[in-house]
Amino acid sequence: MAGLHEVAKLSGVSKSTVSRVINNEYGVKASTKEKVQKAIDECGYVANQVARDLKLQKTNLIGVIVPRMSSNATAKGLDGLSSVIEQAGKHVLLANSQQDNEKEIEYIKRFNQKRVEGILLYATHLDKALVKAIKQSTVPVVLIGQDGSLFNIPSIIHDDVGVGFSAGMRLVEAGASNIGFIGVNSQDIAVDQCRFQGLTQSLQHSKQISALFHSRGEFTIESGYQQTKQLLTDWPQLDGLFCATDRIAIGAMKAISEANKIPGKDIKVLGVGNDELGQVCTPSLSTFNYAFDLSGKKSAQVLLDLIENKQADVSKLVMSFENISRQSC
Amino acid sequence: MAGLHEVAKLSGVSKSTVSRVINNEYGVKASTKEKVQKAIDECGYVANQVARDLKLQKTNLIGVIVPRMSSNATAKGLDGLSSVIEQAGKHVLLANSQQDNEKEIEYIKRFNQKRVEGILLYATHLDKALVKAIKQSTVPVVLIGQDGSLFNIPSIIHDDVGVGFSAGMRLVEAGASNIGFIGVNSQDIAVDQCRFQGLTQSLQHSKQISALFHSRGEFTIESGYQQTKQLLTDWPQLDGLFCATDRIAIGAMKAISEANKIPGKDIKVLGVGNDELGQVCTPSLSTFNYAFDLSGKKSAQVLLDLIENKQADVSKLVMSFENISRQSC
DNA sequence: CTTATTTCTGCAAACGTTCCCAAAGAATGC
DNA sequence: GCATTCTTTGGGAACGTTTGCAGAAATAAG
Repeated sequence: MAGLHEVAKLSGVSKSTVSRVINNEYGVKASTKEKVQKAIDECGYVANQVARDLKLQKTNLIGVIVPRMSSNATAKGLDGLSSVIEQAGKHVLLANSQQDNEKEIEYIKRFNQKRVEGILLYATHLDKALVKAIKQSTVPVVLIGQDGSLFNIPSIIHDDVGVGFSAGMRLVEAGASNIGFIGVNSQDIAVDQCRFQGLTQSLQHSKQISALFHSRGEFTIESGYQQTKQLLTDWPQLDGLFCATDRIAIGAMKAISEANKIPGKDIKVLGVGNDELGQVCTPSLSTFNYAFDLSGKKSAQVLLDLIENKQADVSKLVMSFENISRQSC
Repeated sequence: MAGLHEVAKLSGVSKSTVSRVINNEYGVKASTKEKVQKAIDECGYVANQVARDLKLQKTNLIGVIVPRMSSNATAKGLDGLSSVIEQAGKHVLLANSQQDNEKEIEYIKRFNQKRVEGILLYATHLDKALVKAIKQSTVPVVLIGQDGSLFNIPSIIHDDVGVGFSAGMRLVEAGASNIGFIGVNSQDIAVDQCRFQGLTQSLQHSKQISALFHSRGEFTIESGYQQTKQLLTDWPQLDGLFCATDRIAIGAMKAISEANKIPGKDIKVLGVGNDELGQVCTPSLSTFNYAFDLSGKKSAQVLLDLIENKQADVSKLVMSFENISRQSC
C-alpha cells in the first residue's frame, strides 16, 4: 500500500511536505500543494492511522464491553453512547462478553493493549476479579448498571432500590397484599438484589404484607412464565407480583392467564424497563421507564470528561425512573 | 507509560530479549525469562498494540457500520457477527451511521485509514455515492440487507422477493382479495421494493386481486398505525394487509381494531421479521422469520474468508425465511 | 545588487514494537 | 584444549507517520 514516501517521490517533494498538505497545515505553497494533491489521487494514497496513532500517542478509541447486544437495555444504551462518542470524533471498539466473567476481564486487558482512551463497561455483576481488573486498567473505566462506587469506580446506575420501593407502594395501593418477586441471577446486584431490597423496605414500611416470595430466573419471557407457574402453585393467595424485568413480567402474565386469573385484576403485575413489548401485550404492562439511551449518553460523557480531566468530578450518577401506568397494575 | 525499553533497562537485558519473553518465543534462558517477567510486573508494563499493529501491518480489526443499534435486525445481527469475529481473534470497530448516507461514506473512509481488515455494512439503501465509496475501499466490504451483487459487491440478503410472494399466497389462501401493502422509504430496495414486487408477482399469478394499495411509512409502530388509518378510510374494502415489518404490522392491527374490525378475521395481517413483539400482542402476529443472527454470522464468515483468500467464493448469499403462522392470518 | 525578512521545504529523530543478523556463551566431541 | 555445534543474547533497521530545526528560496527593503 502506497505510503507517504511514494507520494513524495511521485510529486518530487519530501515526506514532510506531503504530510503538511495532508494535514493542510499553514505554510505550503499553493503550487506544490496542488502537485502533491495530484500525486495523492493518482496513487490512491490513504493515510495510515495506525502510524499516526503511534506517533501522536492517541487513538481516539473508546472500548465498550456489553454482556449481549440484543436486549432493550444494551441496544438503547449503545445507541446513546455511540452518538456522543462519535460526536466527540472518537470511535467505539466493541466487545461482547456474552455474560462470561472471564471474557470481560480479558477484554479490559486487550483494550488496554489497544490503547483505548477509556472503557465503558455494562456490568451484570461485580466480583473481586473484575474489580481488580478494573483497578489495574491504565485508562479510566466507567461502570454502567452496577454500583462500583464503593470501590471508587465511577458508576452510572439506575435507581434500582427506588424502583423496588416504588413498586411496593404501587402494588399495595392497587390493593395487593400477598406480593411476590421474581428476580434474576443473584450475582446481579442491581437487577436482583437492589430491586428486591427496595421492595422489601417498602412493604415493611406499609406493614400490610404477610409474606414475600423470592424466585429467580433468567432474563427471558419463557423463564418468567415458568417461574410464575411454579409460584402460583406454591402460593395460591398471590395477588401482586413485581418482576425484575419487563420480559419476565410478560411471561408471568401469560402464566397467570393460563391459571384462569386475570393479570391486573386478580393479580397486579409490575415490570421494569419500559420495553416496547409491554405496550403491545394484553393486558398492557405497568412498569417503570428507565432511560437507557440517556444513561448510555451520560456514561459516555462522564468517561470523556474523565479522559480529558484525569479527575472524576462525578463518582456515581444515579438515573431517575418514571412510573408507567397501564393495565396490569 | 512504561515501554519495552524501560523493562529492558530494569532487567538489564536488551529490548529484543524482552520482546522475546513477552511473545514467549523459543530460545530464551529460563533464568532471564524470570528476571524479565519480574521487571514486567514491577513496572506494570502493558504491550502497545498500536506499535505492534504498525510493525506487523495487521490490526485484527473489523469495521461494522449499522444504521442504528436498537432494532431487532441490527441488534441480533450484531450479536451473531460479533461472536464469529471474536472467535477469530479479531475486534469489532463499530460505527452508527444513524441512517445518514453521508456518514456511511465517511465511516468507510475512516475505517480504511484505521486499517481495518474488512468492513461489514448494514445498508438501508445503495446509491451511486455509496457504491463508489465501497469500490474505493482498499479492504473488502460485505453488504448486509441490500443486494449489491450487480455492482460486484458481496452481499448477504434475505429473500425479500420470496417473502413478498409468499405473503401474497398466504393472504389469498386465508381468503383475502383486496390486499394492501405498507412499505417504508423507497430508497430501501430490499425492504420496500423487493417485498412489494414479490407481493405483486404473487397476486398477478393467482389472478384474484383487483387492487393493490401501496403506502409508505417509517419503521415504527406509530407510523404503521397512522398509515393504516389512512388506508382504511381510503379503501374500505381492504381485507388483507402485508406490512414490510412487524412493527408496522402491529401498528396496523391497532388501527384496524380501532376501526371496529378484527385483525385476523375481517382483515388478515402479515408482517415480516418475527420480532418478539409479534408473539405477545393480541391477536398475535403471523409473520416470517428472518434469521438475523445467522445472517450476521454468515456475513462475518464471508468477510473473514474474503480477507483470508483475497478472492470471493461467494458473491451473493440469500438467506431463506420461515413462515410463522399465528392469529393475524 | 545587497541585505534583511519572510515564506517555504527537507532532514532526521522519534513513537514502540518485531525480527534479521551477527556475535557471544555454553555445551559437545575428539 | 581446541574446533565445532547449539543456544542465547544484543544491535539496529524497519513499519508510516509527525515535527523541531535548519537551510533554501522567494520576497521586500534599502
